[in-house]
Amino acid sequence: MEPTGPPPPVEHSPIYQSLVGAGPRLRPLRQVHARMVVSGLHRSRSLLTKLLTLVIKTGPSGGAAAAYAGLLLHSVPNPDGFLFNSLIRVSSRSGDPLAALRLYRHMRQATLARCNYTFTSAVKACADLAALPTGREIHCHLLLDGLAGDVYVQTALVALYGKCGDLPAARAVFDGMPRRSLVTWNAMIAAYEQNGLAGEAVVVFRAMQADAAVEPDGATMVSLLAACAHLGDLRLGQWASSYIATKHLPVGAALAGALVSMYARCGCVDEAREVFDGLRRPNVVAWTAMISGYGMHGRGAEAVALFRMMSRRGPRPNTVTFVAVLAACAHAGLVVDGREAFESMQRDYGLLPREEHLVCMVDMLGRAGHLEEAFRFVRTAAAPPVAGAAMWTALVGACKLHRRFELGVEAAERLVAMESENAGNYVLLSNLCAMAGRTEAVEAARGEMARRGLRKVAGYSAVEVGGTAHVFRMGERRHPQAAEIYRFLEELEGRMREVGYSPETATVMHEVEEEEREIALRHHSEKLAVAFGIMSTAGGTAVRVVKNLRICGDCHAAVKLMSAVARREIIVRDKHRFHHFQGGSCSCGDFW
DNA sequence: CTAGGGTTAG
Repeated sequence: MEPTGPPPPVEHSPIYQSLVGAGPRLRPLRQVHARMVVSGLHRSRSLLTKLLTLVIKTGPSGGAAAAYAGLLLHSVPNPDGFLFNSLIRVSSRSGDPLAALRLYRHMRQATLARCNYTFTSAVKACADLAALPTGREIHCHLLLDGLAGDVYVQTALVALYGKCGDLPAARAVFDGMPRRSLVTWNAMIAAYEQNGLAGEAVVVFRAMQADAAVEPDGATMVSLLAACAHLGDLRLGQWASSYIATKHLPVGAALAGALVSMYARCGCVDEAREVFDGLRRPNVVAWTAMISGYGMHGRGAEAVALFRMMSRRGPRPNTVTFVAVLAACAHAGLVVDGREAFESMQRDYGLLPREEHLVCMVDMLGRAGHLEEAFRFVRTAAAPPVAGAAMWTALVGACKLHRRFELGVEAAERLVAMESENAGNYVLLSNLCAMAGRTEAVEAARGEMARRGLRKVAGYSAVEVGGTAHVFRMGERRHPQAAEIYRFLEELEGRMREVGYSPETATVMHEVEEEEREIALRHHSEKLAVAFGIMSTAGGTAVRVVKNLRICGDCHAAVKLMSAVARREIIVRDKHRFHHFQGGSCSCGDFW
């Protein structure tokens, strides 16, 4: 029988129908592929294309789909740009951004036409790799291809530069956009937030609210809540909370974690717990946020209890979880629990301790007064590849706390030797020398610092009252109401000491037996509550305080104070993250 | 027929 007319469309062939029937599922597709090979149809361009698009649709599957799709691509004669675009996308989605970039380069070599789809995926692959030079190169390519005006591409660029920490570049792309989508705004807000510029993130969010073309969604709220958490801005955090409720935004894992973290960091630990308890299956982030929330409010026992619960019937803890647990133990003096967690981390979870875990251990041992053990710990752990400067900084802090100034000088000298270009280390050393009464060494440290042309980076705290920022720099009292404010803070400290709270009592508490510890802690908390009761009347002046939590001598007290302030719905703004964390560049005592 | 944004620590 002679064929009449054009050949029947491939869509009617049984094997094509089998492909469609298989759907975007890898296994069935492979079976149909096998049949194609058997029946000699494995070179059919249209069938292969259909197969490939279906494989791409299967989404991430541990890279299997990407590998398979790559294989198929090579059997398609003259694959077109569309297939490449899809493949680049599926590669980066299945966690192989390097493969995505290889495909992108192959595409250029083969002079296949690139389009906006190509670049959004290629730029995203760079973002996933945090590959700034490659990202810049591709940015150049897309400029040459005349695709720099596409909103999708531009948004991907904002995200890329954000992820790589090049905020000026992110902002330049953002500012150059005549039209911005919801995702663009979200990318810009996230870029600031992820780089420690939470205040800027909020500023951009405000600008976004003025853009009638977009309406904030869940992703906006995730970044906004993170910013609130870092700023201690309970007010705005609560607003975001009710926005989520009003707009019926689905509370997925990311929003849940951000909410728990916001409440915890803003001082509403119990509120955070309520959110946490309302989650159907909290993920590792939510658990970690909750544990750290307890820890930063000195509720170490609850942090440890929650961690134990997590180990029994929660998701697998990760390295961040262990930082939270260890920091909680350090702040609450729970040395036994801290040691146990540190060992469990390696033994039960196969996680190698990173420098931050070691720092927590040193901090914990040091605060608890086990200085010799802390020194031993540092000497054994501080071998390459762990540099250990941060551990020595923690040791210096512990020596100061326990007034072991000679030992502190030793640690600070070590620190200076390790990081001789860090101005903060010289300041630390000279302070320690002064405390140890070694006047000539003070001069030597300052002289060496000057000789190297290093300048002291002044730490500062900022407070915000009614939308105005008030800045307090180390060693200066320029604020017009400085006298009043410092009098208030001194009074606060005095009252706290009066009811028994001081770094020293915290230290004594570390020494009590384990069974007594809980009682001691509870007692301790009651005293604190009294102290804060006093504050709540004195705080009528609505002073808004920010503590430098990282470097100050007594994080525990600072966080307690901060949370008390936050509970009174006072905005606490932590500008600390705007600055370089130069170990010890500002010492304790800026507020008390 | 394909594309861009999100959470946890110190």
